[in-house]
Amino acid sequence: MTGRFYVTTPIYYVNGAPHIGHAYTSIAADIVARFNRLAGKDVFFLTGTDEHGQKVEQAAQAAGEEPQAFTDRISADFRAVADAMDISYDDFIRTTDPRHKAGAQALWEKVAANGDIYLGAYEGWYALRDEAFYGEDEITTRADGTKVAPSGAPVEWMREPSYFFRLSAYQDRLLELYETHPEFIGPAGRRNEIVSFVKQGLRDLSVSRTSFRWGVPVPGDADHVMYVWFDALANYLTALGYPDANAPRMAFWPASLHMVGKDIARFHTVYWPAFLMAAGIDLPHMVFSNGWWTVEGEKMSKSLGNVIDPRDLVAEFGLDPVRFFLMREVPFGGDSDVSRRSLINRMNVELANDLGNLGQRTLSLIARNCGGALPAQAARTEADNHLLGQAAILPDVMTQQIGRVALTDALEEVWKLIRACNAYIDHQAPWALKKTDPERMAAVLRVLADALRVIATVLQPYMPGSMDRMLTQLGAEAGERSFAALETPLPAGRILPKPEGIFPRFVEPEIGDAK
RNA sequence: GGCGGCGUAGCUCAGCGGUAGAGCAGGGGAAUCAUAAUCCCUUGGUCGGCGGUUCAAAUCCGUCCGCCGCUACCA
Repeated sequence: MTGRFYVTTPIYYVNGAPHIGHAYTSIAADIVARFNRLAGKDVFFLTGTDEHGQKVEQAAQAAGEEPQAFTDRISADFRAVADAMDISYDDFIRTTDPRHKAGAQALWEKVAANGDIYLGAYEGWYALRDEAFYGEDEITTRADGTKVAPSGAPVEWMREPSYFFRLSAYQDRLLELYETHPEFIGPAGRRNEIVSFVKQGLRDLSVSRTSFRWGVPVPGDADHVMYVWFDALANYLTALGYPDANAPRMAFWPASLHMVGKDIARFHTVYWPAFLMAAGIDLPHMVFSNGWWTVEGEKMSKSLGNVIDPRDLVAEFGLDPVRFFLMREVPFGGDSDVSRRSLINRMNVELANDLGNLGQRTLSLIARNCGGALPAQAARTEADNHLLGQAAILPDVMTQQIGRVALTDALEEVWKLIRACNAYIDHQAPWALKKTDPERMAAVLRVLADALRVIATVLQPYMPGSMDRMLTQLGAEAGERSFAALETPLPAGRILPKPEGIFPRFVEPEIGDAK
């Protein structure tokens, strides 16, 4: 069951510093990428940064830097976070890359050639002071009749020449897409919102600006630069070498999965497929949007000063516990809260107690009673078969769940097996068999080692570093860690390294005041 | 305002027509291989309120209350 799999994160806007939300989306995409590699797929995993627009231009100015120098710096910071979180991306695209600019322009020309881009005028309430347009609902009228933006800046009705994309022409085709491919938008709740949005009727979309220069020039009209979405969304194609149909990476198109934050779900499920239809390009298979994180019950915001840099969490708790926590805490797709208490609790209960301790007790029994070598498989009891049967179907069960991006549910399946292993070892009591029936003891420990191997194998995408260590301790060599390799038992007698704890309990360094 | 979702044990949630479930937290017990970890048993809910359909409703319908999401150019 091989094949290609192309998964993307959003390209992150370099307007602000990377925070836990960015890391969350990237980790989710990383898990899907790693899981598909384990399943034998040829995977291409893309991440990157979105670097154009007026806000960046202004932020650079505020920082006293040239836009390019500014974006170089912030983009590098996003890349550093991706590396710190062990995101296994194959390429990092920047919208300031020459390859991207050329590709975005090619896409524009293709859509224009199809007759879906025309010159018009963008109108709206404009605040000169903010250099920004505001929506009707954001404008308040003062007692003296003047209209002002939320910032308090006076606004006036402005017209700016702009190219438009004929989005209105795609309403029916988009609805048909949602109808015939319900899996295109995930999770399901998000799909309902998008469908009702499109049913309300679509207006043409302004896709260029003349009010700032920091962007991709519109082909054939140097007065305009592309406005955010046409530029940004194109990255998923330009990274593959578009418009060169013969570029080796183009074989990965169409994308299997665009992982996005819920704030940009609409752009990926309405604008993007419409652009692609206009360009005669195949559509991605799925756009899955995740929710927001709150911190200790409060919304993350600069003004509250509670914005979390994921690197700080990693520094204190370690990378894999953080990756695990973010995927485990709540059903993927919804909003959730990160708090010290919940993080430490997950870490100690599920990683240290359930999984870490299971590995440690099993491996130290083998080390002490089996000469430190992997025991042979032996005749199995009903209990053995039950446990191993549960383990054997785990990769398939998880494949189903990862396929619908049910990343939390997939983890729950693993933990069912871990709990079953803890019950099994207690009921079998190999430490007692040691005196009464050493052969059976060895058989029991081998059953546990085999179950643990499955557990560690399927958890690799979630916790690559820790599971690498666990597999090493279980005697699984580099070529013995894929789903396919699970078909072949490890040879009996293989010498195992000395067991070492993988998930230490987290103890608060100091007694702090609760809450 | 319109559309949609949610409201089930102290907490986070699953169940979505047939005598209320899981994990965590709480209580009791067992064991002692292990990271004082584990295992077994257990307390606990009139499934938001009120009506209706049905032999039977967390589960379907109506209504009310309370939260939340979406409602286009803001990532």
